[in-house]
Amino acid sequence: MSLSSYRSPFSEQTHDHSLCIIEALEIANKLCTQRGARLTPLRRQVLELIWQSHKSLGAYKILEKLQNTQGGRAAPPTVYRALDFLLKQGLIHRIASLNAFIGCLHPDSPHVGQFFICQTCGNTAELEAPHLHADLLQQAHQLGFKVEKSTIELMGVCPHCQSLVSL
Amino acid sequence: MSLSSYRSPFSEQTHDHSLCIIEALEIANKLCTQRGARLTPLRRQVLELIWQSHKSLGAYKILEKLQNTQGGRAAPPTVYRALDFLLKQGLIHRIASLNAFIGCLHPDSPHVGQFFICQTCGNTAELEAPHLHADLLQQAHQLGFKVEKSTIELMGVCPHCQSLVSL
DNA sequence: TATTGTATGTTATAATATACCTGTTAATAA
DNA sequence: TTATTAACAGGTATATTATAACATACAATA
Repeated sequence: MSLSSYRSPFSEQTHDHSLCIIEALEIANKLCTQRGARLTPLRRQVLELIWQSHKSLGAYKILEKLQNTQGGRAAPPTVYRALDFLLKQGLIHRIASLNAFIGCLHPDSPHVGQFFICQTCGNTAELEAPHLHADLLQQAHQLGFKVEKSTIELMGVCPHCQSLVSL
Repeated sequence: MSLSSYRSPFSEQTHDHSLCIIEALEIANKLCTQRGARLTPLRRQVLELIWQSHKSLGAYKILEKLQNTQGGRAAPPTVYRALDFLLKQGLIHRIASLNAFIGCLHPDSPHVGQFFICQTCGNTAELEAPHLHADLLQQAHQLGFKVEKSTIELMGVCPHCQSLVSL
């Protein structure tokens, strides 16, 4: 169970993003049901807002969007609580270098998020690179270090934006 | 030219940290001279504060320490400007997941910072793992992604703190 | 020493995040 | 059904991190 309709955030023109959103929400529903976690309307709405694109979204942008649909009633803690829940359930990741949040592509399997973030368009691809993580863990092992959480974020320029620059 | 007296931040008991500080400042001096960059007293002082330990230090902690020695005159931009300079010169790194700063172990060679950060004691080891970075770049290449900056931060428990827990 | 660019000082404010307290809702037990 | 409890959400204030904007001082060099 993971996001099959997802192709690449770096070819936004060529994938039907509404499918990403629908799938992400369906998976979220299923996982929360399985786990006895409550995907309340608010939490679901925040998840949906985050999934509007493959760009990461700041907490205050989310707040703004919430207020636009709710009549100005939400406050920062409302957003952060929903984000905390979604993070705990593995439904989103936090991008530390941007203080922003992004939907997780395979929330069902515990994993390490590795991100390629385009500085130009903001689109962000989550990678699965188990051998890379294995390398890191091996390095850690050599140091005697017990890894509990990893942050791997590569900033750069996506292929699409590179092609635009060269025009 | 790199920090030879440095052994491991995870064995703080067994290394003479004053040597780390002295070396770091010497190297900073040399590099700045070579490059025609001005390591002013303020910038030097900030670098020295950061090098007080192998733990990363937040901007406002630095500010506080500056004020203690300057008579309360420094303001946030003072610190951030010094930090910007030190970052540009590669003399320090920013730890994105902690919003904090740490001295660089080999500021003379451009490289990618990879950090092991102990959640218990705060000590942080910078790794050189070129093949790991090469892996990442290869992945990026496959995606057609041009990497410009990378953030690799592993949170966990250092060997020293693990041994304490097991007592 | 006049000029110019770099560095610093100063004030205000933006942007991100959390503490704390209060009320509401949902699930379960009596 | 109602009472009880725990999870959830609202709301206010405030902490923490970072930058904008403008003024002044200093240093290099022409």
